[in-house]
Amino acid sequence: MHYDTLKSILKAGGASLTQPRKIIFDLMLNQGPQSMQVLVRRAKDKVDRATVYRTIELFERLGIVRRLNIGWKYKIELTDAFSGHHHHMYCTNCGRVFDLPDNPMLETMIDTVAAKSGFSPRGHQLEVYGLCANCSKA
Amino acid sequence: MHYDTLKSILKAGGASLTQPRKIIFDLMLNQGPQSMQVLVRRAKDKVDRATVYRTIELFERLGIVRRLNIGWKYKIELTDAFSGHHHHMYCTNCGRVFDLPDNPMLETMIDTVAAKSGFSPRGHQLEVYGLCANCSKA
DNA sequence: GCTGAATTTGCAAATTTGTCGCAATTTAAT
DNA sequence: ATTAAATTGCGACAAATTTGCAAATTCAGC
Ligand SMILES: [Mn+2]
Ligand SMILES: [Mn+2]
Ligand SMILES: [Zn+2]
Ligand SMILES: [Zn+2]
Repeated sequence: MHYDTLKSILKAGGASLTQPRKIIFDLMLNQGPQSMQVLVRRAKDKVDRATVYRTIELFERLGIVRRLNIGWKYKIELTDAFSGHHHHMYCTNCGRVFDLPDNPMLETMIDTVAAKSGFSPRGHQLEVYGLCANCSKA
Repeated sequence: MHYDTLKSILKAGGASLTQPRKIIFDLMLNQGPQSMQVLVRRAKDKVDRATVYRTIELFERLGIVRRLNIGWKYKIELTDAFSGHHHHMYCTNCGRVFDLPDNPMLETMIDTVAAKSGFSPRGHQLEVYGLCANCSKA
């Protein structure tokens, strides 16, 4: 189970795998990007609002979760440690979010371009906007 | 002046170029990414808070403004129509945001990868995280 | 330039979102 | 089991965002 990975990341960050953290993690596993509002609402009655925020803040700091700039409010999903590295395609027509399969060529080029400006890239995030295959037809 | 472009975009969207909208636009021209909080604060005494939000919402819908997923809260800046197409590098150490010069090779590759999944790309957004040249040395 | 319909704004109130301190609980190590 | 440290839930709070609506602005047609 992913709890092992989760636990080791937490431990490495000097934090422990607690019940609320397990619950929040479960609420993200096998879910696409979701907004904080939704997450907080889904955690209601199980985990306190403040704890959800504190947990996501911790998760983000430890790289367990990442924020996406999709839709009007930001959304979150688990990082590459729990789902392979990928980017997103957001259909501006139907609003659905699709995963863009990883492309090694693209990855290296992004790093190269960043390095060209003297930057030491650690990671990146790419979102493509447009029409999904379905909406393109109409 | 950019007001012409602005006005035509607004007109095309069935909206008009009003005083408050001019003011808010001016507050973004030649500015890097800024948070809503900052924008609202800077607009204070000139444009009402509610109007700033309504305007930015409109601006985003019409593609005059775009949101960036940088820092803990999202930031906004004018779109390519008012500043050349570019991406961003965010230094996780000093928090500064740098513009990543446009790279045609990269641009086409992004479109290609997206198209490979049957998607019709209209635009995209890329943010690189890492250490800026300065912080890399230390 | 006026006029009127439609759009947009400011204002004030309400709601939602996010934060904070702290006592009670849970966790991890002995 | 005992204990110290970390974490949680619970208000209460502060900040951010939304909403309804009357007044003001915009703009097209005269
Ligand atoms: Mn995804
Ligand atoms: Mn920029
Ligand atoms: Zn679609
Ligand atoms: Zn730096």
